[in-house]
Amino acid sequence: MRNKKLTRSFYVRPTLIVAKELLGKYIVRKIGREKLVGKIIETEAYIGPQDKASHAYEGKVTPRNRAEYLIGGHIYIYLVYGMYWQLNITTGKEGKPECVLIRALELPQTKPKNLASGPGKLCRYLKLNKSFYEEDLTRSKRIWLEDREEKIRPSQIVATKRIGIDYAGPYWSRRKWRFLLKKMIK
DNA sequence: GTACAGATTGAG
DNA sequence: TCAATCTGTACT
Repeated sequence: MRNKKLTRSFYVRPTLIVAKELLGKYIVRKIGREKLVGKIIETEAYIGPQDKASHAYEGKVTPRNRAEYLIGGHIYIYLVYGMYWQLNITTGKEGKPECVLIRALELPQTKPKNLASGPGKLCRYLKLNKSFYEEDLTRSKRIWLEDREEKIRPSQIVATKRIGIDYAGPYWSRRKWRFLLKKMIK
């Protein structure tokens, strides 16, 4: 199997497309000589400034969210609830505040289950923190994404409403911009 | 200096 | 379903 590192052209596309195509891709985190790998099985799209659930709603820029405006392929990471990191990958062109939240990973069978089964947990597992703010996934030596050429059929992708954003009102909270990969039957 | 949000989690 | 939990952010 050939492992291809995802390049800039993958990320610089419409956010909803990238969010769907990230499913089944592998995230690789290198810590010293150890390598942590997980398959992306759940994502969520945030499309500011029109998206009320986005931190960049109405084109707002703060020191916290400025990474969201970077060209696709960068990491936008921030803290929620004072304790959980959220890993986002920017998409689209420079100046477009769009990104994809990585919500869950599937780990190799050698690892305990549910170790990365939520946005906060996967960051804890991958040891991600503020030092990854604005990290470039196409250049970084410690974290990147790989295409292992696993075929994902459209029928395997489930779209549901996004989580935890009811404050954004019914219109935005009902957008089906959360994408999950159905469990493969082995 | 201080109020407060908050894209969660885990227990029930 | 629901509340505990705490630090960075964005105000005064």
